[in-house]
Amino acid sequence: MIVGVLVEITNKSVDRVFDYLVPKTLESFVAIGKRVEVPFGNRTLVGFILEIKKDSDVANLKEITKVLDEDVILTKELLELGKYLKKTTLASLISCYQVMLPKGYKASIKNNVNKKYRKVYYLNNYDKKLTAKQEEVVTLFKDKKKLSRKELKDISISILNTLVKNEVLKVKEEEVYRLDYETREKKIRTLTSLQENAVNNILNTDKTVSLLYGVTGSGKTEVYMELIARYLKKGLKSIVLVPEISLTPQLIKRFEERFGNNIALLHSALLDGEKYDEYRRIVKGEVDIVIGARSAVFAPISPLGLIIIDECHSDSYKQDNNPRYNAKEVAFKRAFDNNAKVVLGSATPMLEEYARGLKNIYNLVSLEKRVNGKSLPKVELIDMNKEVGKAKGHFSIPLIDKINKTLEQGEQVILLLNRRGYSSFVTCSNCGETVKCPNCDITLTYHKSSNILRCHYCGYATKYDVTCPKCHEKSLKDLGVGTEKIEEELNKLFPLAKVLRMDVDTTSRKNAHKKIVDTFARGKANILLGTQMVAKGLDFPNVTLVGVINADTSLMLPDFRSSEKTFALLNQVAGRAGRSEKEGTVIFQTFNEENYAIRYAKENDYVAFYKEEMKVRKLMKYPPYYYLVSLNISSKDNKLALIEAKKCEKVCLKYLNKTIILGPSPASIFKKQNIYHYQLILKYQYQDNIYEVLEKLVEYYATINKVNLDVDFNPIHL
DNA sequence: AGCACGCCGACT
DNA sequence: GTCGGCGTGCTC
Repeated sequence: MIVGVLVEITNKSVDRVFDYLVPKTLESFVAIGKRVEVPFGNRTLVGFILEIKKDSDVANLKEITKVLDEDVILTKELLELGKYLKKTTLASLISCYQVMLPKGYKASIKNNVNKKYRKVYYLNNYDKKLTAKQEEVVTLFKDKKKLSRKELKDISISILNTLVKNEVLKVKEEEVYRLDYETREKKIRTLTSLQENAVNNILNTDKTVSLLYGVTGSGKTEVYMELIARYLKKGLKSIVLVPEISLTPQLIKRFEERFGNNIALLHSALLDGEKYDEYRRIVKGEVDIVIGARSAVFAPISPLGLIIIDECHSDSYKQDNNPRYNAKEVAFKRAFDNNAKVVLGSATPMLEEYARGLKNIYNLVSLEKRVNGKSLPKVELIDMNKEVGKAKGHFSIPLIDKINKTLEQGEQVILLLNRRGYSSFVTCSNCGETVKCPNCDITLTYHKSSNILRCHYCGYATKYDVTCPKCHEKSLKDLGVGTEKIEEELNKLFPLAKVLRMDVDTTSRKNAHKKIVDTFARGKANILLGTQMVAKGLDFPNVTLVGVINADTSLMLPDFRSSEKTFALLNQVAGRAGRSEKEGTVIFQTFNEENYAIRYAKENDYVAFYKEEMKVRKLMKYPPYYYLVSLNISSKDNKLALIEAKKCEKVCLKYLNKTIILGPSPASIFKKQNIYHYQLILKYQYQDNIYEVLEKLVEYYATINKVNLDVDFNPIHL
């Protein structure tokens, strides 16, 4: 017996099947989709069995040394999905398989994630006389078949050992899951008639994809849960995708209240071992619902009935390194193959999605009222140009007044500033030099609490010193603003208020995020200040004021989606106010009062924004009117990178005759970790051969060591 | 990816 | 002479 094995190395030159002999003793354990240990060159690797065959063209085959799995890891569907990913992203096949699996299930020789075992004791029939202590142990078994060591923790181990030796007890090692699954009381809320209609509409459509367009607070989560319950009744399982950032304890709690332990959670806050256990529950068919971020779309549940993608406009569904897949497209593919349905949910869908809704490619379902019957909170725009000289730090007088009033009423405030750190850059007031990362072409951000300048791209850090690295005058000044500086200003302006800061820097430790949210929810703080994280999925009834310090930050990014992103962010954060009985107020501070993204966000008018932005997209030949591909050509050698980028341009010009080709130009981050990047942008409406042509290019650069070509289909940002 | 192999310069 | 630089090629 011979097996074709795809080994763990992520390199184009070995991204193919290698044949191995299977020793007679292992033959019965071998199956397609299992992992095996194989000799490869002079080392030992792990790979997936992709083929089983009788003979091979290779003369001297080596033998596999171990079969690592009892159960198949790459199921038939996952094997197919991997091939689909390779075809649509042009990434290596092995990386496509690895990306679908949690750490403990990947092919990897250094894999320290494992099953956890626990000693479990069983009571045998016995006829021995027991000592008093032993008798005590036996009585503990009166209505239990087995007891774990934990349940017997008050009993000395030597007593147990003696009982085992005398065959009164039998001991076994049993697998356990690391997470506790306390059963909760189930709560089912009744749906409003609007929610009920949405559910029925989605169940009855013959379209594969439904777009649930629902304003913030309209109760999309209840609709999701009801849909899942209805599918469960039919014996069909569901996957729920949420952006990592909104995979909050609040959301999880609501699902657990409804479905108890019938859920597996896959998110980054879990330890490797915990994630492994959750995945194993899925593999064993012990759960009907999977909730997780992007990669949960690959969860091997069967039969699959429904995939829900919450906050479907979120860019987190696109993976930003290889394989650059989009979980939404994978969901469509899986739904199509399994005759299942996809529900996209958002208050601010991507333009592509809403356009397809209007064109009736997706079934468009609207939820336009909040469940509490309240209208959406009023938004007030503050023109910061008029506040110059009056404002205190970054706070306008009206915002300060509103915060004071809110605090006096014992209510809570959420403040958004979409930039972490203390200041966004450090400039010399003498020579004008801006301090940049030595490895990347990026300004360094000042973090005051640690007195460090940090590169947000590569993590480079250096001590902050007022001496300019160029002119050596002591005249460096920090400009721009981050959450850290706002926190400082808040403490000065509102000395009595307790402020919580939530950004990457305060939430990197495990459970830090949950702690902050809990503290705020319990009313132990008055103001929650943070980056985008405060905008998503949080539900605090006592929050009546939402303030955006600078509504323009995301507008200034050199990205064709910057308006869309600004609108979505402002809309979302505004939705955090007034979620219960109390009316909410929202304040946006801006220097661009006339900008349409900000104006329509103030009016909470998605449709008007959509129409306006569609005009821009049409004019500029951007999605949804055109497809985009971004080619990134990089090398340690700047000149070589440019030469090769021009070569790519020539190939595209020759073979892609219906495509607009822009560039090559230096990429948005020209130098990153000492590697130079050039970019080509392709825009097209119909270009049948684009995958073929680009695949050839990728294959060519796979053989060239010094240059790398990275292709990104339908990039989220340019 | 990693590692051997091999072909050039500069050291006890 | 030989130690070690890293460019090239191979792994069933």
